[in-house]
Parts: sequence; structure tokens; C-alpha cells
Amino acid sequence: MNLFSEIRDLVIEQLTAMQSEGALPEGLDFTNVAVEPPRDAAHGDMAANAAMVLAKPAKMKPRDIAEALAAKLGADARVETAEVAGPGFLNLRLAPVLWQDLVKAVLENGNGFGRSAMGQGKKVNVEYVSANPTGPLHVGHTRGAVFGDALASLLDYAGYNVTREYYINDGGAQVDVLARSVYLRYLEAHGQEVAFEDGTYPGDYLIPVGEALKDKVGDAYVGQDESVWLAEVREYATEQMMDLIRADLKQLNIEMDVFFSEKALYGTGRIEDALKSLEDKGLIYEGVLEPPKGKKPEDWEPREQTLFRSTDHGDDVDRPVKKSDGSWTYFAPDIAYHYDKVTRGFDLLIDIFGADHGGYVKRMKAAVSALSDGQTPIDIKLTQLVKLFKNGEPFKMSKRAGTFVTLRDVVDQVGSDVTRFVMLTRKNDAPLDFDFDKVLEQSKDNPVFYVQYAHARVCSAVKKAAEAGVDVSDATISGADLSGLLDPAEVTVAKKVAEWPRLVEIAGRTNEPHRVAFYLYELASDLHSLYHTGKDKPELRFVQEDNAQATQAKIALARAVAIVISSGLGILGVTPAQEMR
RNA sequence: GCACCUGUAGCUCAGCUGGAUAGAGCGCUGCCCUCCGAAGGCAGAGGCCAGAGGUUCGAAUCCUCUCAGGUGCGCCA
Repeated sequence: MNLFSEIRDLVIEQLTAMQSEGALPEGLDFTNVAVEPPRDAAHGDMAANAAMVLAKPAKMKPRDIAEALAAKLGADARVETAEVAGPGFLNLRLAPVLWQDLVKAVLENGNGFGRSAMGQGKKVNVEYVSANPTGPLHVGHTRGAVFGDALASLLDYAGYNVTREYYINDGGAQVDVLARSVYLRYLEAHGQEVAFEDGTYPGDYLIPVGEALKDKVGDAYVGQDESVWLAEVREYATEQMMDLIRADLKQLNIEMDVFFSEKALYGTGRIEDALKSLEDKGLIYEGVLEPPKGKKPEDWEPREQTLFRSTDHGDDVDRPVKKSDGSWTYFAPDIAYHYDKVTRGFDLLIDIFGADHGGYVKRMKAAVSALSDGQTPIDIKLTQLVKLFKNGEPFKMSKRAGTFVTLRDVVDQVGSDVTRFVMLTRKNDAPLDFDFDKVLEQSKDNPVFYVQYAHARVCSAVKKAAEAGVDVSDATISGADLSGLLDPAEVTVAKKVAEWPRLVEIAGRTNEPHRVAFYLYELASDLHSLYHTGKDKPELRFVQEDNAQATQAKIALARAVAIVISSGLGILGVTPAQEMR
């Protein structure tokens, strides 16, 4: 039940009626007619822009349309008053019973209140994390992981059929480096002195992998040439790293539907197929690229390469798909991977990249556009850096100094719920400050605590009411007499609850799960405010002594808030707290 | 040099397919607990929405240019 779309339907209905009565011309486009919460509560409960939007195409004065529409809307039982204001706004005040019905609807639908059919079951693929399988996930990955996962949940809630996917970059040179690094640890496990040169990874996390390899193959690889062991060590090491990464993700309660291996694209003709598809469209050619202006690399030499004509699909320059030695560039398997996604029949693709891969967006979009003949839309979201703080002091990360902060470090210290919520308290493309101490603080400054506390507060009120002998189960209070919920402070809370279905659709349409976090903060704030008003106005307290009916009504409203908070936190992947300790 | 992202209160940031007098938290100022609802609550001050043009009934939002910061830019992924 979306009260805003319900009232919008009413507005459209009346506009149509005006047309058949000749008060409005035929053939008007109503798509831009909106019914929204007004910025200022003094303007009423909802505002409609219909008169202003239609004035020009109808060749009428906005106020004339608004007056006529107001008269019609005012006749509806759901509308208490309809007033024309400003340049032609139509301010609606709704009958109080609507807010009461809304609370009932929340209690009856539970977690389903707010679920939207907007996505129409369309298949959407959300690809996120996709970190190289060369080590544990670090804080940067954490943000992408949380963002992608919350977005996937949000889209699911908004009615899409979502696939969560991880692309394993196990085909490039970096997994050879991993294999060599593990080999060094393997030698070390055999008592040899080793040095990590040529960019091999010195991280401690490979020590157990080297030891495990020793247990597995004994001394079979000691003193052997790379040609003997590289392929197998690479295979083994990659598997170990993916186990590590999967375990890291599990710590954040992230479970992927698909792990897609880059390696599986090689030697199977799949890259060739994808490139063939582009070639058939005349988008592959041999050519020489211009050097980038201004910042000319020292060793620049003009060289003929196999290029993808990405400029035909919005890119700035054409991109090489083959190196001069004939092997594929990193871009080629990525094209093949997205070709695969397109052919799997997704209606929409979403990629989550770190901000440092921003330069990659245009060519990827160009590739998908070319591969799908512009049929498959792709949205690429970038997640900005996370700056770590401890007690307000910047926390410098350095691989070399050993102060390299992993996902595990963060989650071990503050927990999955806090990590996830905090990561979503910023827009994805804005940098985020993460203070290990502040996020655990139990105060209003901390949104995590504030929202959790609101939920716990309702739980506590329900408990208290039950102890007083009042039946406050959702089933009972959804049928209770709620006509006592009339105080402005209560209506304010109900209105905020009513915005939930609308917010889900906005957040889903823009692919911005952070909106859920901000909404929850506002909802929590309204609930806390109502609670505190009960200090001066005892008649607003959630538990009314010796008045079971009033208590049921108050608890019904509180429960409605708790249900929406629980739904919202569910989307963010955060467990609602039953009590604060 | 080019591309992308960012620029909103002293600070950190929201701001809906363009809507009315631009919001929140922190900080600041002022009120509010002799116990039972202060891990705070209420109120107030604080803005040329980086700047300049444009589009229109209407712009923080869309377009163009300028400025400032970040990121990226052919045989790394």
C-alpha cells in the first residue's frame, strides 16, 4: 500500500473526469504529474503539481486548473481539504483515518509493506567485489561489498529478479605472481631462506598456504623449474585465496549466487566468440593509437594493435584488445564476460567498481552497448575511498609497515552490523570517514546506534505493555480501534512510515541504497521524538495505564515503525536490535 | 592535454523523474531533570547551494563556460 501512489491515482482519475466533462482538453500527458510529501508540513500532507505541469499543454492558467481539481478532490472521502497555493500547488490534507488504516496495513503486511512491483520481475545482474584472488579483502573492497550487497537486496525488494555475481580475475599475470609467492612460502616451509623480489607478495597470509602446499605435495616441487609447478601451484593458490575471500564475505553475511571465473574464458573460444560478435558489427580493426596529449609516456612508440572501435558507442578513444605479442589485453576477457552476461538474458546489468577504476567505465559501457546492440542497459557505480580513523586521528594504511587493514580486521573489531550500516551512511561516490571508536559510540551522534535504539525501544515498549496484561500481538492490534491516534506528534510518525514504499522505489530507481539508511535515521528520529513528547504529555506514552485500548493503538503505531525499520535494516543487511546493552 | 567524480551552514554530509521560505548531525547560544521516560529533550543563531551565463511558470538539481580538489589516461588487472 503506497498512499502516495494511491492519491496520485485519485488525482489522475479526477483529471480524466475533467477531460470528459470538457474542463480539460483531451490528449494530455500525465506522466509528470506527481504527488509528493511537501517540504513544509504546514502545507498539508501531500502536494500535487498537476496544475503547473498541465498548464502549458492545456493552454490554461495553472490556478484555473488547480481550482477545478481542488473542488473535485475535496469531494473525495479520503481528502479532508484541498487548497490551491503558490504558483498552482494543490495542497491536500488527508482524513486521519487514512493514517490509521496505514498503520493497520503495515501490521498486516509486516515485512511486505513497502515491497514494490516496480521491477516487474526483470532480471538484473549485480556484479560486485570482484577482487583479484591474490589475498584477503581490504577496507576498500569492504565498501564495494556492502554497497553491492545492499543494492542487490534493495532491487530484490523493489521487485527485480536479482543475481549477485563475483568475477574472479584468475586469468592474468597477477595469479602467476601469486603462485610464485606461494612457492616461496613453500620453500620456506621446507626450511629455505627466501626473498620476495620481482613484486611477489610478502604478506603473512600466504605462510599457511605454503605450508599446506608442503603437506599436499611434499618436496616434489623443491628445486624444480617453474614449468614443472607453476600451473598447479597457481590453481591451488587461487582456490585457497577464493576460500579466504568467501570466508571474508561470509563475515559480512554476503553470499554470492555466481562466481564467474575469468580463466574459464580462455582456451574455450569464448573470448574469440565475443570479439567475433564485435567484428561482425565492423567494430574491430588494426590501427595505431594517438599518444595521450600532455602526459606523454617516456617510452611511447606508435604501434599497430587490434582495436575495438568503442568511440562508436560513446568512448573517448578506441581500446586495444590484443597486445603486440598477440595475446589478449585485460579488456578482452572483460568483453567476453559481459558478452556472457548479455547472452544470459539479463534485462539490466550493474557493475560496482572502486573509484580508481573510473577510467574504465566508458569502455565497459561501450562494450555492452555494442554487444547487445544497445538493448541491455548497464549502470556502473563507483565506490569512493574509505578513510580510516581511530579516536579522530587518521589511521595510515601501509602494506609495508604492516598496518594494512583488512575486511576481517574491521569486522572483528566493530562487527558486521556496524560495518555495513556505516558504509552506507554516505553516497557511494562520496568519500567516507570510518572511525573505529565513533562507530561503536552509544550516542545520538552515531546513526547506527540511533536507529538500532529506536527498534529496541519499541521492543521494550511492547514487552512492557504485555507485562501490564495487554494483548499487543501484531495480529490483535492490527484489528484494534486506532481512532485515538490523532495527536500531531503521532500523525507525524505515521506520515513518515507512509513514505517508506515511495522511498524504496526512489532508491531502487536511482540504485542508491544509502537513501534507505538516511530514511531510517529520520524515521528513528521521529519515533524518539514522539517517545520524548510522552514525558510532558502522558497521554502520548506508548503504554497507557488502565487503558488497554489506548495502549493497543499506541503500540500499533510503534510496531509499524519497528516493522519498517526492520525491513529497511534487512535491505542494508543489518540485524535489528531487540535491546541495547 | 583529455575524460570521469566532487564543490551545499564553522565542520561532516543529505536533498526525490526540476517545485513553495534549501535540510540533518556535530559545534555554538538559551531554556528543561529533588524519584517514577535525560545513554537526553526543546528552542535559536548560522547559506550568494564554488563563480558566470543560459533553458522555463519555477534551477542546488538540466545545458555551456570558468575556478578549485580527487581519480584515471596504449603491450597492469
